[in-house]
Amino acid sequence: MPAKMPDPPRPTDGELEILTVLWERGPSTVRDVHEAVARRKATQYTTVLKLLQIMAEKRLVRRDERQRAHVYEADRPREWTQRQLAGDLLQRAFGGSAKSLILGALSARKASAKELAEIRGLLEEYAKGGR
Amino acid sequence: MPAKMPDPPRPTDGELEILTVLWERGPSTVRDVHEAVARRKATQYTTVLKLLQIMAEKRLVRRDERQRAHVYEADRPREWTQRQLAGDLLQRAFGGSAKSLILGALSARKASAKELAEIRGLLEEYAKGGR
DNA sequence: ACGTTACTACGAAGCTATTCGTTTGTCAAG
DNA sequence: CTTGACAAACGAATAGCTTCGTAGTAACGT
Repeated sequence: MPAKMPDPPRPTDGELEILTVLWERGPSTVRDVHEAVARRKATQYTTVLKLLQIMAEKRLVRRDERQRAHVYEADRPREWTQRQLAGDLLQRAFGGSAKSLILGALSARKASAKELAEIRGLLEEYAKGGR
Repeated sequence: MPAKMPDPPRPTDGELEILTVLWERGPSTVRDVHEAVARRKATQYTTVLKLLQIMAEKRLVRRDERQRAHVYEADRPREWTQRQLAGDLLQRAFGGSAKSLILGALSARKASAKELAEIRGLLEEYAKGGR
């Protein structure tokens, strides 16, 4: 039975960028991650490497060292981390009011009619299933 | 005509706690802020003072020095900052998908039936007025 | 076998955030 | 005028984040 690990800490901005790559690509080498990151932002290879090493220490990613080029993978699925981040901001900046957070999100970036419809569908689900 | 200031930077965790106090209390002295903060978390007076001074440099707060005990006030209204923070997280962690952010927020902290109803009302408004 | 390439590991520098002790200044009460 | 209370300012220590150069090492082609 594996030891129960505490939740990993909230990722920093740089770490989150890397996690995004890993979520999209799945298990990846440093080179893979670096290529994806460098497309958005001038960055040295070793910078990405170092970040991934730190993230492994923090348990944000897992590392497979069986190949010479180590393979990194996000330790938590995207949805889990997104839930943490949303919940964290909800508490820190919105006093726990989901309504305020949603209002903030919508006013920050106008959603399309299509997206609004999807969101309303989502709430239907919640009102029903959530009891 | 006042010079146009660039937007203030994203507040850190500690800064956000102080902003929360200022939003609730309105213009306050360091002593006021310290008392409010210390209720939640053991903190020295000078720590709060220093943070407020840094926040003034960053333009997160304005300072009125006319009294011996300077009076600090949030530079931006709560809603403005909340919109920034929500938009920032939306981009950084949710790829701009408001739907995902809302899903994250709701799964992080179950909303009450009453709150869900309010949120649905909010979406009504948006679907209608937003056009 | 040997040089070149592709990795990881290490360490350090620069910056920001956080915390708090100490100093300095102001004001008012005695 | 001296003292005590209260305030801002300053400086320093620590920790975390970010970046990258350099060194070491394994594998690969010829």
